[in-house]
Amino acid sequence: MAAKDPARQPLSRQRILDAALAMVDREGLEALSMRKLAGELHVEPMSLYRYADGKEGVFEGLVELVFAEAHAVLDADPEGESPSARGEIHRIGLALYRVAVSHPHILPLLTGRLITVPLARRPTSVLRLPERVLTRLRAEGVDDRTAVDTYRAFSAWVLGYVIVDMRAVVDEPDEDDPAYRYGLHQLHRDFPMLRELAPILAEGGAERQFLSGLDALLDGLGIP
Amino acid sequence: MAAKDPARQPLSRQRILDAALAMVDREGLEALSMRKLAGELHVEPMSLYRYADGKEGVFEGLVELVFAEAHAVLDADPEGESPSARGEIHRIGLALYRVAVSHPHILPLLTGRLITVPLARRPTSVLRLPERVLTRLRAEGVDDRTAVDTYRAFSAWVLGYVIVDMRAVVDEPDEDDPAYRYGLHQLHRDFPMLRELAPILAEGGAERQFLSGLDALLDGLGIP
DNA sequence: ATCGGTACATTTACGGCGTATACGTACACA
DNA sequence: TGTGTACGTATACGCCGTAAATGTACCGAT
Repeated sequence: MAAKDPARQPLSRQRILDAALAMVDREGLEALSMRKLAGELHVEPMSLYRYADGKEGVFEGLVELVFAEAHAVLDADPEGESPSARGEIHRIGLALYRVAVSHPHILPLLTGRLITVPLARRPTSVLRLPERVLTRLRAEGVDDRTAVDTYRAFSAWVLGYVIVDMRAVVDEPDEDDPAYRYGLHQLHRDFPMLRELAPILAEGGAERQFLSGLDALLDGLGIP
Repeated sequence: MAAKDPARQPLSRQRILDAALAMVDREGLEALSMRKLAGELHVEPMSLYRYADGKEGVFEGLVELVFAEAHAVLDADPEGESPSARGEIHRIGLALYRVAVSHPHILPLLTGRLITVPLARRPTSVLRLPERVLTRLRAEGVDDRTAVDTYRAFSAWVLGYVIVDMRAVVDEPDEDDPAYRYGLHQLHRDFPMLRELAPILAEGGAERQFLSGLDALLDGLGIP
């Protein structure tokens, strides 16, 4: 029916994923629907399927995109790889931390997919990460098993810290909601310690704490 | 139209949540729908709404349930609280670890909600956790700020480690899928380190590694 | 000039979903 | 006998993901 508008650029996987990421950053994961996504690109929903293998494919693309962002930062770093393995791990961890903080809504995607997707099915940009870390560790003379243990600890820490640190612990929503007021009241009554430390909790962590935890883990594993 | 069957027990929040958790454990989070849930309870979908404030309410209930499970383990422990703060934190961490491992599919729920739900809105069973840890730390003479930092590191580690450790890294899906075979091939070509260490990666972590990472973090924070 | 082929996008349709609203049914207690 | 209250149902709406069939425009070969 409607004739194709020749003025607009053609659709592409990249354009779709960019729009999707923007949408998720703006409105959250739940808000992403193929139909709205298509609408934003001024296209009919089914057009997306030529490039994106369904919604699952879009999700996969989002993960890919975010990891690629981290690698871009790492690859572009002027000082290049740090001299020590520890320095390099700091650099990688920090890059991941920052990327995750700038796309908080994709986190559930990561936690869901780590359980599900087998190694050989993960996007290249995701696989580059362990390759990078493991290679660096082994180059430093770390033995195989310790290298793997270190990578596991590294990724657990990065992921966990980002999740925990991601939100303000004490928001200020519509105070009129009775459920909220009740919750607050209960909080003060039944959880005195939580109430007392709430201001400190609310401050959130920071890169410094992220790094010192990482260091503690590396120390524990005997990484130089 | 259909007369009520007087033989069956009445619906309840508990019964709904139990069925929902069973369903999620069995088929994953995505598979949970109000309609199927109702079907399993031999009830019309809308009946659930009397007890569960919508699907979001069911999700919240699931989180609540899983945390309650952990607290049940902790409260029932015959030896009671451990003498040292560190021992107690081990005990709590291990309980959480085990509960999470036995309900892997709810993890995305946790990561999603931590970002979203303000403190005063969280279920009691969730709030008991920080209260427990913080209280113990302060009783040991740990200062406020360090206590908070420790709790943050603790929860990040538990959450992150569980997520990373949760799945086998190398599954054996339908090998005939060309995409999978290609992935495998690419894996061998572009990620030599990953390929070489894959067997070790596949072994997964264990409680021992979980605990030693936790210890490393506690050491780093100067917890006795 | 015409003819296929191919790359791109749309149209239509189906079944499932969450849930607002209105309605029944059974029982307690007056 | 009547009336409120607790519990469950019926109906309906709008949104969702996507399979299958259908255009539409442009290509190089005839």
